Parts: sequence; C-alpha cells; structure tokens
Amino acid sequence: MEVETHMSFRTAEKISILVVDDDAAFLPVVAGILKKCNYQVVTVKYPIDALSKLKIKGDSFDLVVTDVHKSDMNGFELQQVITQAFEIPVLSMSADDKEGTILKGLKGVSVDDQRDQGLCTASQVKRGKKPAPGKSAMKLGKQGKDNSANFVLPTKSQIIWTEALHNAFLEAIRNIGFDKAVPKKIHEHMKVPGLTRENVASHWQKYRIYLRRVTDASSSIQVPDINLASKANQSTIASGTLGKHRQFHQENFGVQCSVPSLLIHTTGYRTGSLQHLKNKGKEVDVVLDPVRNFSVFRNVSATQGSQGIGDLSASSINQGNDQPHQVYTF
DNA sequence: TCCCATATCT
DNA sequence: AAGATATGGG
Repeated sequence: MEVETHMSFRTAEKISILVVDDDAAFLPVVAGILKKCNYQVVTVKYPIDALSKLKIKGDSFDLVVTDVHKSDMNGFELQQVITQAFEIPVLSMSADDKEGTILKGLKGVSVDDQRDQGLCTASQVKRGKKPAPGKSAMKLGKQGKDNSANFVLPTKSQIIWTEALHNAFLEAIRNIGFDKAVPKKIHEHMKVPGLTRENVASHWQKYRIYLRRVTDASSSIQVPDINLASKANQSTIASGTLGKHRQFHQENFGVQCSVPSLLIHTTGYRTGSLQHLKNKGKEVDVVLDPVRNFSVFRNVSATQGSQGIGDLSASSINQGNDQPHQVYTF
C-alpha cells in the first residue's frame, strides 16, 4: 500500500498510527491490516492508555484510530480530547452502523478535522487548507470496498446543508442584506466551526440558481394589482414547477404578511417562490420569501374570488409542505 | 493575492 | 441533485 505524505519533512518515515481498541480479538486484526499497509502501528487497549502514550510521544503519531465502545471514556470523547489537545487526527471505527452512532461520531468533529482525518484532497492541501499544525496530512490509500464498512467517517468530506444549517445561512443573509451578501460575509456571520467559505460559496450559488428558477416560475403570476391575482391558470403554472425544488421549501417560514400583489411590489428583488399546496382542503398558492422569512398566500380554489389573506398559520404552511428530514444541530 | 461569480465535475 | 472544485476576471 502506497503511503503519501503531503508535507515533505516526514516523507522518508512511515506514517505512524495509534490504534485503540479493547476488543482483544479485533485489535490485532486492525493492527495487522494497517501494518500490512505499511503503516507503523502501536496498539493500546483503553483510551486512558492512548492518552498517556500520546503524552509521552505525542507528536510521533500521525493518526489515532479508535473504536467507539462505551466505557468510562468512549471513543468519541477520546476523539475530542485528542483532537483538541494533541491536534492529531482521529479516525473512529465501529461495527455499529446505526445512523445514530455514525452521526454521533461525526458531530463532535469539525469538518476541517474530518478533512484532516485522511480526507483532504491534494488540492485542498496545496491551497493551505489547514492540516493540523505540524502534522502530515495524509490520505489513506484506497482499499477495497470490503473493509470500508467498518470506518465511521465517509471517504469524502462533504458538508450537508441540513435545515438547521440552511436556516443559519438564511439568517446571515437577512442580517447582511440580500444584495450585500457575498460568500465571505455570509460565512463570517454564520460562525459555524468547520464550515468553509467555499462551502458557503457553493451553497450560495445553488441557492441563487434556485431563487432564479423559482422567480421565473412565479413571475408568470406576478401581478400589478389585486384583480389580476385571480387569473385563471395561475395555479397550474405554479404546481407544475413545484416538484423540482422541493428541497428548498423545507424551511421554516415564519411570519406571514399581507397582500400577494403587495409582496411582489415591495420586494426589491424577486425571490418569491410560488408553491401550490392544500390547506384545510383548500387549494392555495403560497408565495414564499425565504430570505425575508415571510410568506403570503392566496386562495385559488375558493370561488368567492376574494383573495383572502387567509388564516394559514406558519405551521400549517409547514404541514402542507412537510417532509421528514434529519436534523443535525450545530 | 484574495475572492467573487460562473462553469464544470463528481 | 447537491456539493466540491476549477477557472477567469476584478
């Protein structure tokens, strides 16, 4: 197995790995595999031993591999301590592939740390994407699919824009002001550890594409006055495009505000999205302005022709819109 | 040199 | 589809 170091000062040496696992049967297996891959391996049984080993010869290790068993100090806690105190990347492993366990493993670790755990790409390193100071950023070479199942961390670092994270993103944009928002500012406002400016830039691009699309769709019903708001085929247009951008509709839309036509007129930029949904048996079109966190709707199915500012509550909007999704909190 | 917007890649 | 990365320009 080829070993690759990006920082040159360790090039000649083997990469050294500390393995922590109290499973007497499994420990030698892991150690054996790693040795076969040409890593230098030291094994210890318990987290406490790992810490003392690190204290003695801390900077001679490039990586700690630990299992996540629950004892007095479990692998996750060890992971945190080591990451903070020694600035050594920690790779967690477990036979437990339940999603909850995996998430737990990822939670205490910033994205940067994940990168450091053998997840950087060459170009990220080249650009000075912080590998832990004094450590060699490394890539564990590709192995077959067979053993990958045991490793908790994904092979590739990829942030997930959960609802919580996206909301933080929107909140930042609200504070900055939509037209002054640029990746750097958004990123600064968000203050999410591990989130990079690039992450934000990428999301910002996607988000604007989404807004544009949604704006184009809703522009067909943008109307100068209340009368026009009742034009016939509007709802068709709206519902026809709905399915495509569902994911950005999973947001919490708070306050509702007044007349649809008013919304259209008063928003300086056109970010309103149109959503067709059913509420209390009535069909309504909803204009959502996620950036400003308000929504407006009008009743399209009611025959009264009055475009009531109905009694849709924010929560009922969400209900109609809802779709279960996982939430990780940052 | 940084960083933005956009294009392209995975 | 969603996020990462490459690119060109200010």
